[in-house]
Amino acid sequence: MNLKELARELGLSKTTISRALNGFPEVNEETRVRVEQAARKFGYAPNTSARRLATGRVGAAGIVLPGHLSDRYSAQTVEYVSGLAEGLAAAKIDLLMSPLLNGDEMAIYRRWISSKSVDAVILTDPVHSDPRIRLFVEKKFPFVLHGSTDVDLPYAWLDIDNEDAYRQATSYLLDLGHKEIAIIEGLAGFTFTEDRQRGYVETLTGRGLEPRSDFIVHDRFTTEAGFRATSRLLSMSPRPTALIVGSMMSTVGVYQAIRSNGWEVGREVSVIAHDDVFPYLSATDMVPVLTTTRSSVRLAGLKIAEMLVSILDGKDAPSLSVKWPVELIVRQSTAPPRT
Amino acid sequence: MNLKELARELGLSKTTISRALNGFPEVNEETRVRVEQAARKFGYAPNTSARRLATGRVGAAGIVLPGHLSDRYSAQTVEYVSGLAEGLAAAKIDLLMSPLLNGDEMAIYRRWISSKSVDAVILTDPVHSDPRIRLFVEKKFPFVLHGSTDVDLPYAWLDIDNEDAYRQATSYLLDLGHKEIAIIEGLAGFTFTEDRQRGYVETLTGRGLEPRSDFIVHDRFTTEAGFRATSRLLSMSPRPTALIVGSMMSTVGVYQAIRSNGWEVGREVSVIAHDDVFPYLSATDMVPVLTTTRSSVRLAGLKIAEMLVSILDGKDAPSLSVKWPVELIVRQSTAPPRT
DNA sequence: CCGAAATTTCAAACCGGTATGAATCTTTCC
DNA sequence: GGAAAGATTCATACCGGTTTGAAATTTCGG
Repeated sequence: MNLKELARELGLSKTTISRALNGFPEVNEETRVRVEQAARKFGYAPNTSARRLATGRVGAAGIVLPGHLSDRYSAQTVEYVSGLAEGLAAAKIDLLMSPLLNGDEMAIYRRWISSKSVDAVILTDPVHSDPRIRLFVEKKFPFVLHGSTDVDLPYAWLDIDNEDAYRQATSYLLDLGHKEIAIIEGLAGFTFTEDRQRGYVETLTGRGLEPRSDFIVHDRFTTEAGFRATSRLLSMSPRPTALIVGSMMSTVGVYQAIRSNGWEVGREVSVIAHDDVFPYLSATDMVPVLTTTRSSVRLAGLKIAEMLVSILDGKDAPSLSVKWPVELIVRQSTAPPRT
Repeated sequence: MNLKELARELGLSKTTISRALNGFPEVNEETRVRVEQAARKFGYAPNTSARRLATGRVGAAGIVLPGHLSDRYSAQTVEYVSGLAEGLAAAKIDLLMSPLLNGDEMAIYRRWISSKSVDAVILTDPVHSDPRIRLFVEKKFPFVLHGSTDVDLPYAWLDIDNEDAYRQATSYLLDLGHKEIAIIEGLAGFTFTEDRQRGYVETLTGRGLEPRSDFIVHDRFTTEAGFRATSRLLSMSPRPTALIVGSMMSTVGVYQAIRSNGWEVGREVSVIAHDDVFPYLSATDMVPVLTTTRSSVRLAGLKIAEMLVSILDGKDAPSLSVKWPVELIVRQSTAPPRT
């Protein structure tokens, strides 16, 4: 059932039907009711492609799924994406995903732009002077960045205060008396990794301590990497008495490694992790319950969706940018170092 | 830059350009080269909406993201979805996701069908006599089901042999000498849950043992649920000496609970888990390394994408259906019960 | 009761591609 | 040399909506 058929059925013109269903004011109330009933009766819904072509609005936002390589988000992607999808759905915007098959991320974006496949895109995991930003700014194509960069162009972004999170975590451990603190962080190159590292390093130097480069680990956020890094760190001497871990997934491996060393978390080794808040892996189910810096990645997705909708509504993009604070939640995986 | 402009630029008709770019045989090779060069030079890509409208093919498959409630897949969804997306991308098909906001999943499908928003859909997590199947079969709308049902209609599905997986796991534990075996499974109602439970129950009764209903736990696949269930089970008397756990996420909680009880996995309590194979949470990083029934959910997604493409190419859907075997991989979390 | 204004409806153009059948240009062959 | 066959190209009709500007109808004031 298409518009023309429905029009014939009702003895009205396509125009009137279209307006009736789209809530235009210039249509008789009685007619509108009649049209709506008929539409429901015949199960009519406007053809998406046709409407898109006519309006020039696609009603979809695109996101490129990080491939196997950069799996920073693999564990948290669901949460993030479903936050995004939820926020976009509220504005009747679909979420189109494209996997990164052979590494040509820029090519995907270029195609999306020139073929008008999406109205806007969402970028994640920026690196320093991320080339994607320039592309979209130059093409004047709407987008929001999850994270932040040092690119000197006007655009919209949302980031959490990674630097401050690590400053808080490091300070807290120092206050407990720890001197040997290691961090198990994400892959080098990403700004979030560097922001966190800066928070850690500057807090140490601010207290007159010299950061040790072998106490800084960069790896993927997997249980395996967490396990491996921890095993290695604990075999050093002097060994770290406290660890700051960049993700909950790594932390599962960290806990296992500490235990397999015959030690106990919160006694021989203190642990603070950054928690993106997953429904399926909670800091309070760890034994002992885990001290975290917490920030919900789902809420970030939701907020980014709202920002995108604002931008599509014509709001000024750069002025929407925000940096969210992160809170340190002290639980039982942290304690003064044992002497 | 659109087709008409490019045509004027080249002094050719729209038809010729369209055919040149789409690889039709009746266009002069020299012309084709010229067109392709111009298209590249001007960055021309056909407008997606227009092409969709003209061809009647959308080039997108839809999937409804399970909401907060049914989070069976939350941890594995990324893997599954990126497998899907990868398989579909190979056939230039986009993946459109819609979150389940207020529970009207059927309404989303109905709208997709009548508005031709997608060419096909992917269904997951079926329940008994799942109403979605009938909808799509009746509307003759292409789809593939991940899982299986007892609906007596012809359609395409892919499932893993859950029943056999649990039969293998149960048998193995019985062979080791365990008599008190509990299972920590997914939410009741889903066929995968019931298939697994059947494999477990029938194996027990086949060996002359009476299944205990209080040794069968149904809950969400989260560390929290795993932790809670295990704590409760271990406080019973007689307590189970072995656990079969439905997901890796739950298993993280299970391990924690066993440890917080002062016990050791693979000594006081044996554990077998079903592993969907996540890059970020591996059975071999658990301490002790975890015995599993293994089946990659990413590969399942990939295969389902291929099935969908075949169906869109006109292949007979029902004949594509497959049930994948599951292999038991014995590691160190299982041992004879201690007497 | 008539003309003007307001309300409601309509025919046709348009969005930007693809597909059809005809038109034009080449080549082949008797 | 000219007709037939083959190779290219083209004008035009779609696809199914939205939008514009005009037409038809109703309402209202004097």
